[in-house]
Amino acid sequence: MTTPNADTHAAPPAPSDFIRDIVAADLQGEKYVKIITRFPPEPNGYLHIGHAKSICLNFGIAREFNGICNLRMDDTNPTKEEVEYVDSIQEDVKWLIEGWADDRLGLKPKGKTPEAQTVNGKQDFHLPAVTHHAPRTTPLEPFYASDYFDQIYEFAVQLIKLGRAYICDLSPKDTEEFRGSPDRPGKDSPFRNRSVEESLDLFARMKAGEFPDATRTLRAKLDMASPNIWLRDPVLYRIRHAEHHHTGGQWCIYPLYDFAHCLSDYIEGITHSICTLEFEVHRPLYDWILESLSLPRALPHQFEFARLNLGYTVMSKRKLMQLVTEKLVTGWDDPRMPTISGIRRRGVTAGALRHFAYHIGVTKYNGLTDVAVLEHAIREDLNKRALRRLGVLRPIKVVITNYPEGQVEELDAINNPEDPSAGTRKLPCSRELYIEQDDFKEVPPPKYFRLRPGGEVRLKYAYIIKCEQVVKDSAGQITELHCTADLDSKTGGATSGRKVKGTIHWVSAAHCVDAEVRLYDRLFTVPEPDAAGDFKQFLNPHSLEVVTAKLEPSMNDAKPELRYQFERLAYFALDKDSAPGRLVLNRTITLKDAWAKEAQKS
RNA sequence: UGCCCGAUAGUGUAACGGUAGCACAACAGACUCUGAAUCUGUUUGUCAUGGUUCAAAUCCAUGUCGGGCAGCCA
Repeated sequence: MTTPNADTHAAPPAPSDFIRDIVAADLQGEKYVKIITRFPPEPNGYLHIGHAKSICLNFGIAREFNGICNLRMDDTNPTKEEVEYVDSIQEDVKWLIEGWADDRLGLKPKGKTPEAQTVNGKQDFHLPAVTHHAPRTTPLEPFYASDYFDQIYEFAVQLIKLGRAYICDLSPKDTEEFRGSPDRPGKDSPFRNRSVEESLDLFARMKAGEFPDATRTLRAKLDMASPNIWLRDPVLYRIRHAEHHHTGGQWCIYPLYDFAHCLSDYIEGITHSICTLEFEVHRPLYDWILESLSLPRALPHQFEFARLNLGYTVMSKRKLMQLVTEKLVTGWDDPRMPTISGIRRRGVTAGALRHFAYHIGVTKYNGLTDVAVLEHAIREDLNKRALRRLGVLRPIKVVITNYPEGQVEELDAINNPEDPSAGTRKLPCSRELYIEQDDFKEVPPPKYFRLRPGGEVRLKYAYIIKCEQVVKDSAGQITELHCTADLDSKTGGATSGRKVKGTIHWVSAAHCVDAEVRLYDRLFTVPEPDAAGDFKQFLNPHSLEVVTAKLEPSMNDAKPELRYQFERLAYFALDKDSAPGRLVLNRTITLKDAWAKEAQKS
């Protein structure tokens, strides 16, 4: 048995997509000598499965082309970002790439900021990555866009000197007004032709904290009549007297995404800056800023792909945040959440997530991925690695009347038919057992081949039993079943070859252990909860059901790093709420259930 | 009614001017001491109309439909 995070499967054939084609061509054409991508989340929430797609793309490219992928906090908005998110992001990325691309992870020595250097007579700033294999004396940390505030400020000053940026005194409302609309050109700001000297002075005073929030901005000087909104003198810097999670009270002006991102990419030596489709219209601005500064090193280029949309869930951080703050789920890592931490807690392995990412591909088409693809990837992975166990979720007692009272047998059970090296274990059997309520029907529906009055069924690894009597209480509820066993039919016994259509799971009443089992289902009842109206009205009221299950005694040794399949039911993993003597298990995903489908037909 | 991007079975994705393939889903069957897994088979597709070409999913034109863009968010 390998740990869940190890990539036990042969690595899938290197996928091909339009971005990898570009990277390959750029390498072939010697446009770059080393490929450097980056994963740049904003620490304003937890990472979700959509980020997982991006991580797999960026780190996947790094590992396939012998490059590096930098982890960078895109933290230019102090009012929305928190260290809790910085920490969770690091944990989630680490978990997802471990054993797969962790040697491609680009970090930097703790506290290090870009070095000023002169290249070809030009001023330059550079902060190359180190990977965790490199010899080092200081600990490593992710990159932070906020570590470049000094350099970004310098670049802004250069832009002003070039006459390509100016300080604008328009209010936020007027700025919006002057911008026009997609089908109506904007108007020049009255401050557009302010002198370089005045802008320089004002910018320095903005930095010095002389002006209140939102009273002035630094703007690029492009074209207020551009059909592309983002070229209508976009704001580059704003005033925000706010504490920043990483730079503290050092700054009161903060660069905006468009200005900070391209420069951060450049400073780190990124070659391929891969982002989602909505940034496509920003690309001309990305290029304009970098080209305006006549920088001495090779410039990064931006490429866009379609973000992941997955059925029966929501993906926006805003909505996920809402679920958390309104306590509709227990937290960001609630096993029903599409967050990486939630998915992990649910019991899904990193390998399964990576295979999912591999299967969905990378394109510019904005579609909706069927959850069945995710579910298939999870089952495929868990089928190979999960230890088989017998466990009864909703017990009904069975007494084997012809089984000697007080006798206990230890039966051999196979741990994983997909992996003989997983070995076997002992399973205690005795006179009184529990079976699943679903496995007995007093009035069986058509094609039902489990236990019924007078009918026979095999107990997995044990005997063939026959239901002789249904015992009910005064209310007519079934309390137990009295059965007789064919005592020669035990696995390996004289009549063990007898054909009985059904085989069911069971546990010995005297030996089983109780466990809290959390049965998770889809969080939403419709494929597109956020298509129209309030997504919360589609919350699945049955997304969590908690039962006290009866498990075979070997589950006392359950380990958090292992995965379990309760035969005929589902895959499970230990929850972090478990403690010695208290088993708490999460249902990761059910087994496919052909009977449920059949039963639904009638 | 501005600009940008996209469109291939139900869903997602490949084919890079030369036989439309794959995965998931669905359906049918085989096997089964897990109604799982595995195996076999089946159904279903190039948005439309023109053009270029011996040959078009692919190139061109026009249209249709879908997505994105008007934060001092990212």
